[in-house]
Amino acid sequence: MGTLGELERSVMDAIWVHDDGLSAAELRDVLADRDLALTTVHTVLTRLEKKGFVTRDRSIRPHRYLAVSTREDHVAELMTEMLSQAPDRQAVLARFLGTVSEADTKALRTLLGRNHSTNS
Amino acid sequence: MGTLGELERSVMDAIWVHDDGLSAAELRDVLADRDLALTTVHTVLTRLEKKGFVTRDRSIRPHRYLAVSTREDHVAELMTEMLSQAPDRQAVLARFLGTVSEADTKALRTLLGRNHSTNS
DNA sequence: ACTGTTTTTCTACGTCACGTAGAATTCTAC
DNA sequence: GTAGAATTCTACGTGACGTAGAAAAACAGT
Repeated sequence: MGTLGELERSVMDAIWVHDDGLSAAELRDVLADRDLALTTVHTVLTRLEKKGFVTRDRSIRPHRYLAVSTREDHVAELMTEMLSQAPDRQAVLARFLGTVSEADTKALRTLLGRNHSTNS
Repeated sequence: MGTLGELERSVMDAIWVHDDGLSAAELRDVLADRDLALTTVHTVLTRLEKKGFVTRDRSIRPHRYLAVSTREDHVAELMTEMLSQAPDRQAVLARFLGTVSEADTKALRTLLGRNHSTNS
């Protein structure tokens, strides 16, 4: 229930960059390379709203669309979702660390270092 | 290009469990709860082969289907793929660690501890 | 309040992936 | 070489998604 299509992803990318929200028309302009009809953008936004990825401010006239969660949270959630697909989580994490860059492992070490005691 | 449908995932799960490979008929039996026609299983297997998830041994008569990579490798790859969707990888990793279980962070610490120097 | 314009919603169609499987073809063992 | 088993070919239904026109609703100005 958390899949995004090609255009949907592009729209989310645009919304994620503009933290203060966008109108449908502004979005169409941001995605000008696609040359989309305004109604197309509306349809996609409505679907993204139904999927829970965006909210819209209906109090102002050109409705403004806002991301429900940050891209980072979204991606982190996806990663957790993927991880849960395998019974042997540790084995997956091992493979994961094997493919990830040095910078990433370094970041992980730092992050883990700061957090030895209570979780949540 | 790495998406799996519902049935495709079930088939892969079965194949991943049976490390020595399976025939289409055996697979149909493993997935007996679905009550699938044998040809259905064949179709799915052919598609999975085309997608690069399974290989088949054509030298023996009931062809045997084998997973190309382990489930762990697959999931790890998915995680990396997800991670790459965000520009700020560190931020994602931070959120990721926040949602993951204590056991997982512990495993990560251990795995990272052993590997301080060169990352092959 | 009426009308033209802007904004939003409704409805719809094409395509593609996937679940599903019958029909046709190819193998193999007698 | 023929029957039964196995594989491949072909196809249809469905649902998601890209796409957008038509209809409806809201608004602004007079």
